[in-house]
Amino acid sequence: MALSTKPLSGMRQRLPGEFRVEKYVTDTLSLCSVQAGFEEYDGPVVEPFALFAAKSGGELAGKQSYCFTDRGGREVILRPEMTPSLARMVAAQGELQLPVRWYSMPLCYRYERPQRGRVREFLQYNLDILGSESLAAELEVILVLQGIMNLFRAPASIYRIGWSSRRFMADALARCGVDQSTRAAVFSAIDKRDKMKGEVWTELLADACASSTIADKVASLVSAGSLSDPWLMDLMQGSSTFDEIVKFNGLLEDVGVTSAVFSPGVVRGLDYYTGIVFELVDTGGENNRSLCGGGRYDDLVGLFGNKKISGVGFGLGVLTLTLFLETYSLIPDSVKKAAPAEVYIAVLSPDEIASAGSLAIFFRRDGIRVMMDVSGKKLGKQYSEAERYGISSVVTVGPDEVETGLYRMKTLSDGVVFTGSPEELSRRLR
RNA sequence: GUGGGUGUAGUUCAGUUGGUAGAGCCCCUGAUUGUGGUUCAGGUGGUCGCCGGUUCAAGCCCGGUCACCCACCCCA
Repeated sequence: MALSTKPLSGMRQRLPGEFRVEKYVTDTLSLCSVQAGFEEYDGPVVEPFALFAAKSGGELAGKQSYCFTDRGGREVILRPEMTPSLARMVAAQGELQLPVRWYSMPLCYRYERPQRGRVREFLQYNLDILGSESLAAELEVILVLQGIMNLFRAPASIYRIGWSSRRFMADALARCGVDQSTRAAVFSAIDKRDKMKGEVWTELLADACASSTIADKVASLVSAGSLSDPWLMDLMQGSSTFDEIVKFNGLLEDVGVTSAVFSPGVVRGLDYYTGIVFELVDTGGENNRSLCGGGRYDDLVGLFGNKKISGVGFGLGVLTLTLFLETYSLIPDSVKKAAPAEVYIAVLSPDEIASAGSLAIFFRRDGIRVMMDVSGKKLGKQYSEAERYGISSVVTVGPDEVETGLYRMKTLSDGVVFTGSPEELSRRLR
């Protein structure tokens, strides 16, 4: 019985053309990180199940995970996200100079049904600062995020960075009369607002609040468009959590990050966020999921001992970002159609293979990317091969060339033929 | 886990009330035996997802099953 030609559902497999696009995206992300002084790290793909059970959130660690018992009887999991591993790595380093600014491009795994922008094995770019409690850390990571969008030439009109604060929302909800016991349900209801019709959502919210008067207040809170809203200022009088988001809003304005807007409806799913939270969404509606989610987590590093180290960072889906970029034609043609070489060496007959190889070595030493024919087909087919690859020049090696040391190089775009020694050809190619 | 859609050549798809399987593109060969693109002539390639049922006869009808896609849940 023949084996299936398909990979397991949702697992990555990249043909060169697809891989080139993904590489362009990840290279750009790395560049933005490095420009902001972030250093790359990596962690294990297989982790103890308990690492995620504690703080990641019920579904992520439970239903949506690849977990199994290994041969030593340990409950293990293929990491569904990176941040807990990062927290452990930082907690384990006794002499680490804080704060640290690290980034990573891990493969992560979630067992869910694949759909557009959601697969089971995916790259998730992560960028974090640990060991700083200053709002400057939040600002810095959002600046990197903004820098990423700028480098991809995404105009501000097609995306938005919505942000809020868990601390603030907990405080504000309490002031609205939401009981602590129903807070989680209310958060969950708030999170769903944009996905539902108005009346349905109102009903859901009233359900979660167990009171329509409280629900009305929560609805007003979530729809507050600005921090200077009189109703909001009245509600939050004397609140330090409100002061914090006003201060952060001021920082964003002063730096000129106009794509970041205060959005009380932003809650984020992961349980470990405690302070500022944010997400980046496509405003065009073509990709209705968030491309990126992040925030501050105060208690994650503390899980590994007595150290209290606060962190702030975000995860960004390479696949979701790529779909976003493709939707708006932001992947350059030069990436999509990149040729694998500058020159193709056509070999007339098996007698010239060694000479062609020597010529290839010569060009490669000069830093020129050279593809030597290995098909053994007729000369015309070799030219077609070069054409298919998008290679711009073809040098033919036959008995005449080997004897005289002069080679003919044809530029495929205009058909012009140049004849010369390897040195002359090389100079022309550079 | 829930709901909807689609499975026919490498690929994109057509296929009439059930009557022996089709097109474009791609690929291969030649015209052009040392030079690509355009053109022309020819050619390869399908257990119609799989299993069963109805029928003289099934790509088409019925039942089941699997796979993929989309949406929900959740999230990158």
